[in-house]
Amino acid sequence: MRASDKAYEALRTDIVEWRLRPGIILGEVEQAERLGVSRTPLREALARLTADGLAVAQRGRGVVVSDVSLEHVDDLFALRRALEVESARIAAGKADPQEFDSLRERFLQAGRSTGYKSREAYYQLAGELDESIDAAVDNRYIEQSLRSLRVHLARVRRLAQDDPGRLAASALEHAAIAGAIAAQNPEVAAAATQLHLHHSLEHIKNHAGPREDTE
Amino acid sequence: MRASDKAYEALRTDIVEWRLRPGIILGEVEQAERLGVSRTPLREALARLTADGLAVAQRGRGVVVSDVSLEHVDDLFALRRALEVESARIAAGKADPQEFDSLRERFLQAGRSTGYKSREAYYQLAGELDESIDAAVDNRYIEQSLRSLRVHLARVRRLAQDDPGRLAASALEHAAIAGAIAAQNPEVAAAATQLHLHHSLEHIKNHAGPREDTE
DNA sequence: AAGGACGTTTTTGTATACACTGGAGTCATG
DNA sequence: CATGACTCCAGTGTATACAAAAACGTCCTT
Repeated sequence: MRASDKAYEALRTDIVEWRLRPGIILGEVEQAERLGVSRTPLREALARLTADGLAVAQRGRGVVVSDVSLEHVDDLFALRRALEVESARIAAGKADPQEFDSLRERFLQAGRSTGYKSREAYYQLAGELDESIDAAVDNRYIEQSLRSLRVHLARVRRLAQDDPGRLAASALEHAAIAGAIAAQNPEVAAAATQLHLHHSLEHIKNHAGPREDTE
Repeated sequence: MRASDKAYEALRTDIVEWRLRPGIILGEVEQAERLGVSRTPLREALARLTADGLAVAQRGRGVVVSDVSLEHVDDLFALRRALEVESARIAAGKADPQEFDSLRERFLQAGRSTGYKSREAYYQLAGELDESIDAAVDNRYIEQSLRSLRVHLARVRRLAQDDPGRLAASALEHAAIAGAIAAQNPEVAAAATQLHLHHSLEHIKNHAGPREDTE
């Protein structure tokens, strides 16, 4: 793996997982030494982070980790609504019914087996639905915007703790989306997606606490 | 201005204006010498182009200008529909009526004064509407996605020659969008945007010819 | 003659040295 | 005591040298 890729992955993970907090100055020499690479590949990594919006370049002062807070969650979800509602609509017109019916079944099952350590498995299942929708939409431009969006979303998600109850409800909402796509009903798929996003946003805003300072 | 910025701007302009055609290999030493910068800032420029989607990194062969053709126009407009329809909806709920009423008047006037050299002026006016909508939406995430989208759009636009008739019709559609936002009617604004995008896409697909090879 | 392997050459990837800009601290002066 | 300018320094921005990897051509073998 190239050193620049390694530096990029490391920095992006550190930012998404809040080890590098918003406002932190990413000094070139400092980070290069920390990650064991030279300044050249590190600069490339910083450029990619800036392009992602995870960092912003300050003239002369280097780049700092971009700030993100609850005020931005509304904005983030506005973009998510635009992209995912349209994606669901398009997917409903082109997707393979069997694939999404299978996903629907798995979401229903995930909704029943609440609690335990099913959280990781649920996130993976949700990721699979995203991938299936992406594949059905088959649009490189939408996919690129969605990929950028999901990075920011992962960072924001850490602001809210999700409880088992929310996970079960979310599973049912996801099952509705998958079901509507399997039924090839664009408007229902769009509505189900919008509903899911609304509930998801409400949950984040109601269950958000200031992040604990211990890692 | 930094050398890396200079290289980025130059390369991006060359790609958007089809001086660097899809498939062209952007060799580092070659482009560095052509633009009068060293390889280091040029590599940063190439990284940004890749992040924009204007170029793709090919293993071992360096980066090549990404291809774009009529098959991609549908995809591009799908993303445009998702972003701009939602933007119009949001803007209609928050915008200053006077500002958009003024824009509406100017579009109506531009629609009457057809022909001549009004093409440049019209493009600038359309750009002003975009900026006003961006400012009203006030959403950094949507804005970033839109900015990326518009770069690709500018490249595709060169595929179709727009005639005065289309410009006049487009002006009326833009006036309708501005008017709906000024009236603070989200659904009408969304519908007007969707209609405009539909007509715009139809025009491109009907009036597209293979690009002439002379520059 | 065709296919594979090896060597050459070109190009990318990385490191480091140097220049230049922006900032902070301090000293002098009003 | 406050404010301004000057100096020093930290850190970015750029260039170049070096190393590694990959693609292409050639030669040998079957």
